[in-house]
Amino acid sequence: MDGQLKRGLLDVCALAAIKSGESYGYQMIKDMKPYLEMSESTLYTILKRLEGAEMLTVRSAEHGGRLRKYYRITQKGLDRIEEFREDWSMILSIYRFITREERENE
Amino acid sequence: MDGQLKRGLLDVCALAAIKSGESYGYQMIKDMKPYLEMSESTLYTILKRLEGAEMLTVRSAEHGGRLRKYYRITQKGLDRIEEFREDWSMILSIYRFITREERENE
DNA sequence: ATACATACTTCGTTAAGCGAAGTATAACAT
DNA sequence: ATGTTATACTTCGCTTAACGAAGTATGTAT
Repeated sequence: MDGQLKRGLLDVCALAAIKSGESYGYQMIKDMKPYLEMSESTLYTILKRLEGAEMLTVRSAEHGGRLRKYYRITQKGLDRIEEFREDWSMILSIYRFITREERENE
Repeated sequence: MDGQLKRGLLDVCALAAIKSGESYGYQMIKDMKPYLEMSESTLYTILKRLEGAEMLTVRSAEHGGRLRKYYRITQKGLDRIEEFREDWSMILSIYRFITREERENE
């Protein structure tokens, strides 16, 4: 798939991966994989950004000797998903513009 | 609308603006405006890139004392639009992932 | 005379994805 | 015992890209 096209979906996708309950980076990547693949460096960058935007909160916890950072979505994060949903009709109209058929003879 | 989300559509949108016949930058911006707004500097950057990728060709012509550069889509450009159309189902699946509803009680 | 529309260009900043390599532990296979 | 794979997060640096701002230049309307 076109890399560019994914760009605008990464943030919201990461939020979507924790909207049903807290999770951690490694798990999120696996959960999103069937839909959208993203490298670790990308995800952790995004998580940092989303934390700064207060769309999620983080807590660190030890799990089997290894560190894990659990991410939980906030109201602002949920709002962001809702905003995405609202933008969707505009995306659809762009889609129709791009794929519209011109009748050659009429 | 979220700026990020537009990003991946800009290229293909520019191609779509000339798929039914050649056009020029200023006109393209007006044609796309109802669907997607893009600044001049952005469009001309994109047109340059698409030219480099051989997705369109350019010819310069004078029009009322002013320069105009007319852009015409190539087969590669049409292929790019087709590719976008094919990517769409993947976009839809990401959309469903993001907006999926979890049943709280079942 | 002034302002606005047309039409394209160039510069510099900023954001962002991502590969690569690193750190560190646990589990599993040979 | 040893090597490989999976887990889990971090940091660096490259590259692509959008876009505001300002510039150049002409035609038209007020």
